[in-house]
Amino acid sequence: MRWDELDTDNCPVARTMAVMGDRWTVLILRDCLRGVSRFDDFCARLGCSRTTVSDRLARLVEAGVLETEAYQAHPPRHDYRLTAQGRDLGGVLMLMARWGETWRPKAGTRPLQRRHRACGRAFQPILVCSECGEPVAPGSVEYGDTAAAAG
Amino acid sequence: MRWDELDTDNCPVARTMAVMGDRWTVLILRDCLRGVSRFDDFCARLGCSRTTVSDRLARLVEAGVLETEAYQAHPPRHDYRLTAQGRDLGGVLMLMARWGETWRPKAGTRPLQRRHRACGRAFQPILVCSECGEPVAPGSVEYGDTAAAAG
DNA sequence: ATTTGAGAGTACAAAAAATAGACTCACTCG
DNA sequence: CGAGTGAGTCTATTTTTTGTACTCTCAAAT
Repeated sequence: MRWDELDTDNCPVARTMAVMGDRWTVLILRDCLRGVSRFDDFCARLGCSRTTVSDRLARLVEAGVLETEAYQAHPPRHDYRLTAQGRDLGGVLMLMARWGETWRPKAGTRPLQRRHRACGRAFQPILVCSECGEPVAPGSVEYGDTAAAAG
Repeated sequence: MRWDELDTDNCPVARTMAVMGDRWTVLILRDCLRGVSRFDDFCARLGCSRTTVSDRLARLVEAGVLETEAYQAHPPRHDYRLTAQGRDLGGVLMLMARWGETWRPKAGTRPLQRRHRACGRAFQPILVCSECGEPVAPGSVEYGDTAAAAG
């Protein structure tokens, strides 16, 4: 199975992976969420080749996660901006950041500061149940499409 | 930059990607969360080569996300089980599933059923702010380590 | 006792993708 | 005019990924 075959898969996780299932893609998205929008800035922060940045940005634009916005016409120049789809990936990224901070802590790194615009405070993302509002603990979820699950 | 260099990176997202930043790895994790635990079962569900399954399982065990548990001694056979680290990735996977259902819907697929053991109901995962308890809308987060952010 | 089959891999070579680093192109600024 | 900048593209090399076939250990069936 190749990359592009994944997106027709029955599983929504697989279809999401078809879009963001690559480390560079995820790191580009991370930078977008932090306000980076230009080619050379991505290159400078990522530490990977320009070819790779070019390829990933093009894929993300094609997938509708990013869009380009011209800021200068003559040598055509544009910013890469998140679409609604892209902003909605922010939650996934936040949880990934939290996992990394918890299980792969790094000495000398101050925890990442996130501020919730609605209340103005630095916060951590918490996953709660839409029905009872309580946090969803790891291991407290059962899936209906298979035998009793461990997740 | 190569795979294994990522895990020493300063960014917690990058360190997480060093562990789960590969489509097959994520799909294996997804299956683990749904209760799959044996080599051939992963092979059957994934549609990728046995080599790939073998490699990814070994990486996950080495990373401490999965562990093996013998269920038979003589031809040594074991289950692959999630560790606490692995179960904690469940949140990331749930949000990825939700993104896929929202933005890459597929006709004829019933939405994935998840049940919250604590309250017994089918639910959707919601990301809330640890400080005010309100949902964190896409685009309502500011990051402190860069200029004003779009995320 | 021999054959068949399951489970869990390995080995190996072919094919595909990713990478670094240099190069290009179209301007703009001094 | 020459240097600089932003955004790529080209190419050859390296790495990964993949498929297929093979191995190994045992249990069950014949």
